[in-house]
Amino acid sequence: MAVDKGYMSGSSQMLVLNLLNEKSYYGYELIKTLKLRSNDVFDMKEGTLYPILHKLENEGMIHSFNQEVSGRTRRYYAITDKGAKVLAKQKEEWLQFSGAVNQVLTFQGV
Amino acid sequence: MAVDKGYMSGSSQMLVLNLLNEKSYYGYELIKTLKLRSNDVFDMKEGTLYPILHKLENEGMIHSFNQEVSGRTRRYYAITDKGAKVLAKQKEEWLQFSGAVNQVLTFQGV
DNA sequence: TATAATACCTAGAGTTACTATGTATGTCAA
DNA sequence: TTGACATACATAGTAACTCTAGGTATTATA
Repeated sequence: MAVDKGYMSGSSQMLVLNLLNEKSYYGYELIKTLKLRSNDVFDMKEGTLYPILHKLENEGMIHSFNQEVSGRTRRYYAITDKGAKVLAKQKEEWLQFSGAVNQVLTFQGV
Repeated sequence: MAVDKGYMSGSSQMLVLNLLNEKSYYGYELIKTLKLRSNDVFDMKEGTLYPILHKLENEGMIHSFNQEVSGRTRRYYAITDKGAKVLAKQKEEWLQFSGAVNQVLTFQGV
């Protein structure tokens, strides 16, 4: 992680769900895509991602299926309706939170 | 907290330091000011704030002094040069992190 | 005078991300 | 063909952080 890991807290789930909202991804692909799209700011570890995926699946936010690709079995994850709804809410919360931080940081005068 | 506590992680220190970069505050005042300036998005608990203040003081980022105000002793905290430098760095990291999140969230096409 | 607000503090629980480690397969260069 | 690296999934244990819950005490207000 290029930034302090503390910042990641709470956002990881949202970022994963957001990618899965586009299309199905397998775990390793999620990590690579996050890194690419964030210009190397995010470098999520496998020890972080897989527990998140399992938790999201347990909660019915995503579902998974195996697929054979060039002789290798990959486990793909796809978002559910419930997951899409939760994602929308998390995005709202993120905007509210980041807006509040910026408001405190840039506060001038009374 | 109006937003999920996960989001707060890592930002609390920065927010506290940022307020102390303006003037000296006492603990209770920091909580009230954060709440006010964030339009109630932040409602930091005392069990969160005081450990942060003690940690920051241990690390030499802030220093404290008692002051008698209307018959009541308040403990004020002031930022140090070291604290100001760390704050500047944390703000940079925040911008990088929040920018990366927004980049992932608003990504369109390849 | 009772209640709320102010003001400080700590212990313990829960959540989350990380490091470290294990397993196994595919690809590519020497 | 063999060794190194990337790919791919997974778990256990650690560290960091915030919260809840509790304690103590003073001041303001109804």
